[in-house]
Amino acid sequence: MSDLDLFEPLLNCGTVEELHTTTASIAGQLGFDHFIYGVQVNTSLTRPYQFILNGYPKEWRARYVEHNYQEVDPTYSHCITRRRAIPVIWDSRVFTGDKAAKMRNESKEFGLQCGASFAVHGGHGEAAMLSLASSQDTSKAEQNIVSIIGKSQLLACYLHEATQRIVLSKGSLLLTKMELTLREKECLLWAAEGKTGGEIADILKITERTVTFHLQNAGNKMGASNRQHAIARAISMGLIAP
Amino acid sequence: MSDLDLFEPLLNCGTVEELHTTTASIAGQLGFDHFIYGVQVNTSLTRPYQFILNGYPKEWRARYVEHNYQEVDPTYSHCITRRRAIPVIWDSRVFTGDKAAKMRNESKEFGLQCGASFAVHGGHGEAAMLSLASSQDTSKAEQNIVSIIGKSQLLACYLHEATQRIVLSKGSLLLTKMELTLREKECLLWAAEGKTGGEIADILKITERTVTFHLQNAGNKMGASNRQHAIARAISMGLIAP
DNA sequence: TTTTACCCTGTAATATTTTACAGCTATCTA
DNA sequence: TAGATAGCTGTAAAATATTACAGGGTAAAA
Repeated sequence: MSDLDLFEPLLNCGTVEELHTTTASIAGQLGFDHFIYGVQVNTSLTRPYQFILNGYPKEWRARYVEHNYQEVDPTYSHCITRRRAIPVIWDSRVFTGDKAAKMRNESKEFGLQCGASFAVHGGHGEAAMLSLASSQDTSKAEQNIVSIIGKSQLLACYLHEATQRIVLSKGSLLLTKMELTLREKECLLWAAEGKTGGEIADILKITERTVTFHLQNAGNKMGASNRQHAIARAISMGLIAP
Repeated sequence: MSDLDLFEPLLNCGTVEELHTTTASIAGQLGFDHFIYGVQVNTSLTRPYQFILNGYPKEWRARYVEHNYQEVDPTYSHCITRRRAIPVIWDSRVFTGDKAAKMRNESKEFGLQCGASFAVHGGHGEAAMLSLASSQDTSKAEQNIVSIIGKSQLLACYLHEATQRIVLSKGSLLLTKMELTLREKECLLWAAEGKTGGEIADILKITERTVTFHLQNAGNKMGASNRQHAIARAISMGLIAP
């Protein structure tokens, strides 16, 4: 069975439950006993949306949340906060600092003997991470992690892809038949580049009044309340592009 | 030699030249004769910044650029335009359509017999892809690609990480200096939602003056000339996600 | 021929943003 | 303790954007 066949089932999942069992199965085939996948989308920056697929022992997960370990977890800061692209293998050098070391030691009591964390960043600003752990405390288990680190990273990619389709696409912006005229797009594009109405007028060889007119029409079509809103929507919806 | 030792040299590169030779070496060890890595940052909508590390035959690269094949290349649209997270193996099913098939056939004349493309998306809105190709036209070469697809994906991650450090964090892009504070992001987000300074002030329970202050700081960090520009950049670069 | 879509322009009051000046507090780290 | 960073606030003039009124044209489709 090739690696691709291994991940294929993820692309066929339709529900969160399927996603969970399928991921658990694949992680198991790679030699991992536990997994946890989390994705964060900054829909609201004060309360970012988080989706978590938990394959960790419930007790440990509860403790993690209760003690707000996310704040001190170096794997979280590596993957999500700092948005690094490379994986991090759980190592004593990783868990530096008293709080992090304490957290790591506690996690071992719940069966997370060794493991690694993998980052995936989506093209729409979302940050995700997959942690895979083994309950075996042997050098053989550690060596296994290194030897299949590529497959593990790929699992993170496939899982993220599937999550995006099943979970994250719900709130996506609707690309309806919103059609902007040429002039509207031109004005929006220049406005998005920071040009003022007067400057756009000079560029397009029309009056400032007409620029206002086109931007107003574009805004109305998109339900925008002002120029900034119109620009934000146009970009988000992919209506203006080079 | 473990996989991690294989990629380690990438993290020690200091120049673009080192990056090139190191990547070529690793790709070679994986059995690939050619590679190309490209990253795109939407600092500006009209002129996105592109950095390319070319390990393809120069003649083919020149032809690709000349004929603007980027427009029809399904691997480009998969990785960059659609921002998928999973790799794509070059397959006749991938290169559908006359133009894409024609391009693919031409590429074979330049020694790109089989290969695959890997996407990496950074945490700052940049979209990157790595294509790896073999000049051997055998089923064995194709099987090799599948068997090392995990390592290849990992190479893409490490290469992107190194590029981010060496190229993207310098010059006018300043991705590292582009760290926005929580307040700056909050203000930008609400401004992008069409709120005025006064409205944002009410939402965040601060004065309108302070909202102006944060938006000004955010704009300066991103080199924006006004509020609209700041919003456009923040969205394009994935710094905020409305 | 009428309708429709797109494009263009004017005036003027009002609302909002930009800019330049200035100063405050709190926290963390070297 | 000093410095850096983040957050917060004030005033006031000047520049821009928004809004509501008004009007004009062309070209293609119904």
